[in-house]
Amino acid sequence: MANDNYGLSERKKQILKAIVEAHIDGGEPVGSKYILQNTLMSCSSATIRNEMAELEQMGYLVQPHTSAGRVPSEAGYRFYVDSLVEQYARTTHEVVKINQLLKAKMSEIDQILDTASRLASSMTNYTGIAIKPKASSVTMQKFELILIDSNHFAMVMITSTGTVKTKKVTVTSDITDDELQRLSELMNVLLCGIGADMITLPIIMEMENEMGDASFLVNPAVKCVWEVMSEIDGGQLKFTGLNHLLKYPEYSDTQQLGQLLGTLEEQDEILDLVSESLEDDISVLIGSESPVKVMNNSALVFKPIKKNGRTVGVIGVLGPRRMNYRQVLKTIDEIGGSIAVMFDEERQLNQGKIKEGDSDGGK
Amino acid sequence: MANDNYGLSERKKQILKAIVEAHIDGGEPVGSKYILQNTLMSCSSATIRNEMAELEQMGYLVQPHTSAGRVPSEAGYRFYVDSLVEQYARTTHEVVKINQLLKAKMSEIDQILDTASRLASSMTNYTGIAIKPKASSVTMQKFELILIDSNHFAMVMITSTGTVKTKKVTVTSDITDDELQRLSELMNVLLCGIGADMITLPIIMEMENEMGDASFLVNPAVKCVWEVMSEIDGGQLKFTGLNHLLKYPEYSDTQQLGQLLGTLEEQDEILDLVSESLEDDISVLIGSESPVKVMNNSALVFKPIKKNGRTVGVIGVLGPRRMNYRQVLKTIDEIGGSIAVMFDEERQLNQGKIKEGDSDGGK
DNA sequence: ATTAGCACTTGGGCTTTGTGAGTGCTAAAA
DNA sequence: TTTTAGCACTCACAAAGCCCAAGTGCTAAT
Repeated sequence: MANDNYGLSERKKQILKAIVEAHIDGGEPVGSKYILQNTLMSCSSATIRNEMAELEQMGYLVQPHTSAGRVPSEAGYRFYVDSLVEQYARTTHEVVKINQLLKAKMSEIDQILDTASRLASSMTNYTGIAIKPKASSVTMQKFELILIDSNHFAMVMITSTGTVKTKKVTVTSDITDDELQRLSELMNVLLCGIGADMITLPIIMEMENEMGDASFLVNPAVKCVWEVMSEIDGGQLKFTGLNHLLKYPEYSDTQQLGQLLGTLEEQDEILDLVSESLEDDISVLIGSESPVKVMNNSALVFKPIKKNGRTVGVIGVLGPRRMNYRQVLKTIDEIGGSIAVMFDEERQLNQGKIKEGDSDGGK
Repeated sequence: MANDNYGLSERKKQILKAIVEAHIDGGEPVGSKYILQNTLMSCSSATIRNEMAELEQMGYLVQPHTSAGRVPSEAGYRFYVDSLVEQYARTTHEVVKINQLLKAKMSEIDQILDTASRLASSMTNYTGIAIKPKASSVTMQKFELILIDSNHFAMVMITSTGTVKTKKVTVTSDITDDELQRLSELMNVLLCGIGADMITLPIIMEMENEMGDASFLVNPAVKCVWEVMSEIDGGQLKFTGLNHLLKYPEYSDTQQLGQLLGTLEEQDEILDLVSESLEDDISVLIGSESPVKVMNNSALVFKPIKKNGRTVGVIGVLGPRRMNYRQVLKTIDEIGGSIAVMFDEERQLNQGKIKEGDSDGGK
């Protein structure tokens, strides 16, 4: 993974890098002459041609057709990115801006992710993505039921991760505050701390028993809990700045673009894709490294957002394979970093509390 | 509005209709010969040509260039749609399917709209839209505060429309259940039934006064209420099935498509557009009838969703100007109808309750 | 090992030409 | 007066041909 030296001479590396970068902001095949002019190479175009021929043989470059310049192959990009990941340094001048924007909108994780993806999109000019990964095991921490009117009540659930979810429940018979209170207590005893798959018939029957006359409340309530749990488990995917894609000629093939958009809307494939290849730090997924055929000339850069060690979301960027990796990597890392800092501040706050409480001898 | 006879002879109408329909599913200019073959006209192509020339002069047809077939102009579509609106009949066989799908997902209005737009998109093969219009005046009906841990609490708000909103609030100092209870009571007294613009400094100061030691809770709480209120007021716009657009050649101009996507993501323009031209029943907005330049070769069909007389959302479809109006109108109407029925059932339920309660002499 | 020079390849942009669909008009038929 | 047949005319679009620039690979000289 961290192996950056594939046995390429320094000059080859230099040339490869130059080609990738040139192609990133031209979009067209790049020739030997161009490289000579735009880098400080101390050799002739012929030499570069020779090197390029070798690089092609090694699989890092591709010729669209004889007598065109070279284009980086997937392996070429991969090499470039890998060596880049170790290089790029966090530059701090933009961090302030990010922080401000994020703080203003901070609260629920959903919102943070959304803002972050928007931010990523506008800063990089590619399409931003925000993902809430499939969480395999949410449990409930606390229930609270609130009467709205005689046949509606609101159910507030606080999950193990601290997220708050609300649902409005409609029932056909009248309910009283008292009944609701009993149901609430019951749920807090029986349904807290267990996963969606643990809500079995015996539990439901016990609840109905306990509720006696008001047993008609149990079914809708439990169904609602179950819905919310699977909803949270489900994973979610959002895009921002789709229009950016259109700017790049690789997406001018309407046919293919349509397919891509379709895939994006399906969500599932992308979701799996990202969930699977999720590492601790920034990941770059180039072209057909992904099993999704449509993504062939695209690349996906993403980074998990962690909170107290748990991955609570993923933010990233989707763009053409020839995207400006340097900039994108930097941006995603910065945004991710800013969010981490935010979380950290919050945690320190909590820890401070706890310590304080400790030395005070408890509340 | 309901004037369907613009002084066109029966034959002209027939020809116009044939042209519109032919163009809808061909996408290309249609000529006199084609019409002759695909309709049961008892005249020659020459006659049709003459009629077409007249129709063109009257503004219903347009010639992309000399010696190409005719294409319906905006007015042509408008005529077609207007005469169609009075014709199309609700066919009921698909309604069942719609109902099932909607019922399964029914609960919050947001979800209903979302599902409806998805449904519209997949049934028509155009892009579905769901809009929550800007609601100028929400008020709160009830507050409930729930302690999560010593510096987080959840704030549950029930709005005047019955929607439930939740926010997690973080504060820097410790809070007790007792303090929270007091705050809750205070908010229920002071903040219920007033709009976002009525939350003024005097009120906040009074609250801080009443809370005494725990006045630090007031600011975050009020800010949170305010946020939710403006969020609800804001209006929202969601698209589904964008990929469908790509299927139609009018969107193959990448340049323009990009602009369109951009506009869609801005939301505001479209939101205003729809809000302004919102009538009680289905509306059709064709091309430059809208002030948004980008929409020139597009059309928007939408219908408000009402609940107890209030417009709570809009669903519709966005597609090329030459969309299949007959099908789209039918579909949107059906979906809208199904939702209305759902709401109605719910209302009848409530009314039944009330009556029952009445005859019982109240609880 | 590098370089200069040259012959060779090839896609894209340019004009040219041909073709077919479709029109408008006129004169004859109904 | 309305409809029809016939014909000349107009264009967009596709195919064909042509030229050019960019870029390569190879060879021979440095």
